[in-house]
Amino acid sequence: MVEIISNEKVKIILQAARKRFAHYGFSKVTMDEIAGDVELGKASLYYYFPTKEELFKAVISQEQNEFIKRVEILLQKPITAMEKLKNYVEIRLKFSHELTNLGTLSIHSVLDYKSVFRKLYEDLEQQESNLLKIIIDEGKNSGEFRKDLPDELTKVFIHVLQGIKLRFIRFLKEQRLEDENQMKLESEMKLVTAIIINGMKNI
Amino acid sequence: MVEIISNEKVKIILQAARKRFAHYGFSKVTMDEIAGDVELGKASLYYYFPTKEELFKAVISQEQNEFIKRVEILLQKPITAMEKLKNYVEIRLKFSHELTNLGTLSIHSVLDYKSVFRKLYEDLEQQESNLLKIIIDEGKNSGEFRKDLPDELTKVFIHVLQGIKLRFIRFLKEQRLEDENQMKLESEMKLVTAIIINGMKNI
DNA sequence: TTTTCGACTATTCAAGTAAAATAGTTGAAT
DNA sequence: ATTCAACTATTTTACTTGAATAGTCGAAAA
Repeated sequence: MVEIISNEKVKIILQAARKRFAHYGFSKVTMDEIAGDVELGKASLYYYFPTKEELFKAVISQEQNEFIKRVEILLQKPITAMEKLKNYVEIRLKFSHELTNLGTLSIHSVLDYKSVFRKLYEDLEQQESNLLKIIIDEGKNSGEFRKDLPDELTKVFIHVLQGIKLRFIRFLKEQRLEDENQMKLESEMKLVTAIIINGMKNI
Repeated sequence: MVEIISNEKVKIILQAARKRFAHYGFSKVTMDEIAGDVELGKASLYYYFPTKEELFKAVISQEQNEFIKRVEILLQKPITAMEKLKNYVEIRLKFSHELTNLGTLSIHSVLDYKSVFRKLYEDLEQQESNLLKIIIDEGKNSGEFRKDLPDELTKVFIHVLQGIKLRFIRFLKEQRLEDENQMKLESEMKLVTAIIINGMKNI
């Protein structure tokens, strides 16, 4: 019972932190602000999270889980591997637009020195790589994809998507891409994906 | 006669500037240093180039011409469009490794506020896009490539390559990628290119 | 026992500033 | 036409200082 109440508090704090971080970014958010949002003293926040970084990591972790969960549902669907891959990119686009904290991780990991971002991003990249491997292997087994595609391809594919995104980050001051660029980004990613899928086809 | 001597001086200055910029980057090089290299007073440099930016632009322009010239030779070769495209990426890799100033332009255009870099990079991107269009159109006409590939693809293809490169720029302090990463970069680009070419094939 | 917080300390950050470095100019000499 | 010493104007850097913020602690409330 006590545990449940405690967990509720954690959830509320996470929710507040998530909003703040998404809007202003890690460094522009103070622990006092988050504490104020949930009507607690700052010291109380430190009862639940040992550091600001840990709180941020928890936020990322939560978003990452939502994303992974969504992809795992996709993996269960009775559709072709090619459709799954296409679908994967669409989900990825949608989530990186909505889950701002997760979505900007790749940018921060490149531009920021803080190793927090890098570590978190590397973890995300690894998880994505694993999920992609499942899809690609499935396609190889079903005969949809060429059998000689190297495992390396999963990481490269992610790099391509991340890379396209990075190309759209001009003035990184804004935490979010403007609609026009978001649309261009989406269309570039979809076009590349379509061609890459085509290129992966087994004859 | 006087013109020729004058042009020689310009060439010598460009050569010195090119080395310096390649090694230390635009902002870390002083006009005094370049002047010292060519055994002139700084004021004399300003006789040939009105500003430091103009000197840098001239360096870029020179490297860009070398690159374009090399690609134009490629375009004349009696090989398939697919081979040309593959070759194009190889030349691009080689040149962006050797012509450091040109090679780091894309990075600076993303990370730097200076609009010089952006303008120069946009010009380079446009030129590359035009060259790629020639190759792709050739492939369409010869029946190698699908006829429904959109023109947009040229820019997207460049973005993919640039994007992969950006992904490898971790600590941008160093002006040049270490060998290990350069090799990874090359292998990623080649893999993606191979698959994209495959995906562009006309059935 | 678990949770909260006021009041504290230790770090980090931002704004300001003075000195140094550097871009760019000028006018005279070659 | 070309060069440069000596200049000015601008930018960068290194440093300082006050304020903001992360994180701690011990006592009180639930």
